[in-house]
Amino acid sequence: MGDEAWIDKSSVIPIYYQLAKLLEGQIRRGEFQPGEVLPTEMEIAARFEISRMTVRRAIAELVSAGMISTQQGRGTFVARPKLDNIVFELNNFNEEIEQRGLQQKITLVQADIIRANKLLQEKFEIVDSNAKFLYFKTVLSAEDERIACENKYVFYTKSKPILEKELKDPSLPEIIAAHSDYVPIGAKKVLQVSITTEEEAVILGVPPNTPVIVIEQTIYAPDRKPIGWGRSVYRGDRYKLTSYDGWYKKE
Amino acid sequence: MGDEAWIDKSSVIPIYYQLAKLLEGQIRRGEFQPGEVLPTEMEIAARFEISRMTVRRAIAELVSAGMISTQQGRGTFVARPKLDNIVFELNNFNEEIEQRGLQQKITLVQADIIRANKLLQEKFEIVDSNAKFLYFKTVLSAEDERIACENKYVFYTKSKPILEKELKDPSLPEIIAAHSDYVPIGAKKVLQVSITTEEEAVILGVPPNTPVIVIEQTIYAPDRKPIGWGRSVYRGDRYKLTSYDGWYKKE
DNA sequence: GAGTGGTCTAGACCACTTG
DNA sequence: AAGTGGTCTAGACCACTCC
Repeated sequence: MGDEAWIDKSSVIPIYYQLAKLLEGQIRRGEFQPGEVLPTEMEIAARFEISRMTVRRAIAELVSAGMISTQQGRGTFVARPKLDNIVFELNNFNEEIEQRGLQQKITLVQADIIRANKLLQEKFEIVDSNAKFLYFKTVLSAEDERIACENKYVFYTKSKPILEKELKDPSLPEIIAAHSDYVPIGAKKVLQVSITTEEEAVILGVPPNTPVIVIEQTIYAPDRKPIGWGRSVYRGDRYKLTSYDGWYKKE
Repeated sequence: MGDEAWIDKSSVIPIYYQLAKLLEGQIRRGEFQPGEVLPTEMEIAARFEISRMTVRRAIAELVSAGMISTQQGRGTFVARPKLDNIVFELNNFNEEIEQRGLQQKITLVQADIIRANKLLQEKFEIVDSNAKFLYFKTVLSAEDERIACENKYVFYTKSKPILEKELKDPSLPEIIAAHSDYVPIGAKKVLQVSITTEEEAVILGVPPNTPVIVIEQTIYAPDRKPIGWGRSVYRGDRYKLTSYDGWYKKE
């Protein structure tokens, strides 16, 4: 009742945003406990002298943030954080190292145009053994230590020159956009654990049978045909995936 | 101009939803290419004889789906799918097996109340060596093969009886909700690659030095104090994480 | 039947981009 | 200056829940 919290209608900050942050703060501070019901939309609208649609916009923000949930005919409730699901997200695995402030280097070992072999025929779901592919082999280093190696193949339809920029950090979707007539529209990635092959052990400079993270990725065109495939091997003792869930502040 | 597509205003399906699906289909079919501009909100509203706010609601759906983006003063554009970031999501790692239709069994090896040791003092950021913890040790099997083992610790504040349900599948957040006065509000998970310890090799019935996936998770209370910690070891040759990105149909 | 959230409208003003 | 998306309003009707 005697709350002090208010909203500045003349501010450049949208009202719905102010209200969302206000409610978020109240929930974080425990003024509303998980499972409790929030004031009705009409009450909030009257309380702050704003339109109900604006209140709904603020509520929608918190719903999509997973902090509250609505039930038609019943009310709006503070949610319990769902902590069971794990979400590992890495915007470009390689950038992780950079963000840690380490010196990173990408070395292009090989860049060729090759014909289909048995592996590529399988991965690209084709039978034509004359199909051509762009092939990139790179090694990633951090602090003068080799920590990952990558092999990437792109279905080759355009005869465009290879740009220097691509040699520096050949991201599969980027190469495809430049060297294929297809629009990349989907990706499948599989993370597995393995131990190094002999070749990989030599490249990474580690003993045989060292545990590694293997990520295979396939890029698909709108017709679901694979247009790019890659296999990346990361030293298991140098990489880890971290995931934060729940109501942590994101700022 | 001469499009046939229309919207059924008398349908029980909301107009904004119909419109969103309609636009989504047009984008998927390539009638609007990535980078192209969509009709303005006013045009769409006039075309379907609906309110601009309803159009905006439909557009908001597609924006949050990552299919389009808006720019104030410029227009609404078809987005290019972002395929560079990898998102591995697993709603309860253990359920994965079930969904594959395999016979799964969770065996509770040990359930105790224990005092803090050095490991727990570190993980729970405490110095009090008298603090008590609930301890669960479980082994997961599929098709009569042991594939994972888990150790879970919960800060013990309530003296509630342990329910049978918890013994079946002791999910860390669930145990905490039942046996602690804290409300779990955040979680941190770290995925790493390793090879089995001697003990783990025996438990899982694999040769020494088998590659495994190790996931450590910490559950936090609102005051950022750890209230639960667990370490799960999964056989590397039986688990993999798969991630789908882009504009795949989700239905 | 009263109260809740869900949808939709018609119109207003604004901030921003472009010519 | 014209056109775009961004915000906000006041009111309406609906589907649903609960008493």
